[in-house]
Amino acid sequence: MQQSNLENIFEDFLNRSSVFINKDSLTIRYTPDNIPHRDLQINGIAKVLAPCLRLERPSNLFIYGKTGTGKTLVVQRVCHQLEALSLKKTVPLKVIYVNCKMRRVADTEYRLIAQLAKEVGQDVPATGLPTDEIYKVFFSAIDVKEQMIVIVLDEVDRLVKKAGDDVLYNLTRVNQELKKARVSIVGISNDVTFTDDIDPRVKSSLNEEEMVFPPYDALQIKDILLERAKIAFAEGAVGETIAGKCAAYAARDHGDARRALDLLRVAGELADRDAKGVIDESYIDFAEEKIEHDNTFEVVKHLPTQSQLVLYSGLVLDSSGSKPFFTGDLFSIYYDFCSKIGLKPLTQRRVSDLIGELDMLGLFNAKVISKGRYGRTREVKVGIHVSSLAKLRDLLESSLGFQ
DNA sequence: CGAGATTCATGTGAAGTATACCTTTAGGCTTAA
DNA sequence: AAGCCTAAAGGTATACTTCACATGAATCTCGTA
Repeated sequence: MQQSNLENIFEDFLNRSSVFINKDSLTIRYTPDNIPHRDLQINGIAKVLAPCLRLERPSNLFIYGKTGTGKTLVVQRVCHQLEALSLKKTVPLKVIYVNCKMRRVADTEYRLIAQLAKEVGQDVPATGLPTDEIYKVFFSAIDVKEQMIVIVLDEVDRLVKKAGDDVLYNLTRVNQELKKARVSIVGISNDVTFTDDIDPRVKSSLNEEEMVFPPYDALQIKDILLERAKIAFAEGAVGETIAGKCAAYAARDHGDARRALDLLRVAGELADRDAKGVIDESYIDFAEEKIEHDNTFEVVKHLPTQSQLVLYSGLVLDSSGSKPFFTGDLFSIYYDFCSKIGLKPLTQRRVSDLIGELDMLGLFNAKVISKGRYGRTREVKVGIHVSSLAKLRDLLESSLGFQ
C-alpha cells in the first residue's frame, strides 16, 4: 500500500464523524454512575461491608449470579465508594480485586497469593518459593499496621475447580494469624451450584452472608442499554428499536447485559467503518457474529501449542464427518500431526485432560458417555460457530507451522 | 427369558519425573586498611 | 579482615508421565421357567 494512500486513510478517519461520543462507556472497564435494577444488591452489599469504616471486620460475603448480571460491576462500584469514603474519613482500608480465571495469573493457590502480594506492593517470583513463604510475605505486608483489607475474588469457582478449596480455607483463617490487620473476603461466582463441592468448614466460614444476582429480563436490559447509549452515542445514532433488538438477543440466553453492551458497541464500530451515521438492524446481526468470532480467536490465540494442536485435530475430525468423535479418534490423529510438525506428543492421559480444558473454554462440547460393550469415552463436538471454522483453521495452521 | 457376569475403551486419581526457577551457603577472589 | 561475586546445594511449583483402578451400559452366559 502506498504511503499517500495510508495518509488518506488516517485523514479520513480523523475527519469522519463517528456514531460514538464516548465509546468507553460501553466497555467493561466503565463504571456508570447509575446502575439500574440493582439497588437491592448495591444496598445489600453496602450494608454488609459498612462495618469496614469503623475498622470492624465485616462478614465474608458470597455472591452468585450468571455472567453479565452485574456482579463485578456492583461490587467494584460499592468498593470504590467505600474506598473513597475511607479516604475522606482517614480510615485505613484497602480493597484488593483479583480475577481468578486469568490463566497464568491467579489460577492456582500459589499464583493467587502471589497476585495478592503483588497488589499490596510485594513483588514475588513466579515460581521457586514454598507456598507458605508466599503466604508469609503477603501476611506480613498487610500486617504492618492496623487496617481493613477486603479481598474480592472474582470467579472463584474457576479457581476452586482447578486448585481445590485449600486456598479458601487458608484465607478464611487469615484473621487468626494477623495481629493488626483484619481481612474480609468477597467471593464472586458464576456457578450457583459451586459451593456444593467445597469443604463444609470453608463453606460455613465463607458464606457468612450470601447474595444472588438474578438475570436481567429483556426490559431491564433495554433500560441499561438506553442509559449507556445516551452517554456513548451521538444524538440519534441509536433508535429505541435497536436497543430493543440488542436486549432481546441478550435476553435470549440468560439475560447477559455485558453481551448486550458488546453487541451495541461492535455494531457501532461496524457502522463507523462504513461511515454510516446511524446504526441499523443489520449491524446488530453482523456484530453478533463478529463478537462470537473475536472471542474465540482471542482465546485460541493464547492457548498453549499442545492445546492448539488438540483443538486443531478436533476441527479436522469435525470437518471430515461433522459427527461427534471420541477421545481415541482424536488422539490418533493428534499423534500423526505431532510427527508431521515435529512436536513431541503428549500421552493420551494428558490429552484427555486438555480436551476437558477445551470443554471448559467452550471450544469443545464434551460429555462422558458409555458405549456399553464398546467401552467408555468422551463424546466430543466442536463448539465453535460454523462461520468462524475456516478462519480458525487457517489461524491454527499458521500458528502451528503447517505447510 | 432375565439376572448377573463380562467386556471394552477410556475416565480418573495418585504418585513419580523433568524442568525451570528460587534462596541459601560456602568458597574464592578482591579490596582497603 | 571485610566485602563481594559465583557456583553448587537444596528446595518448590508446574506440567507432564506412569501406574493402577474405576466406570457403566451393551453384550454374553447360564440357570430356570
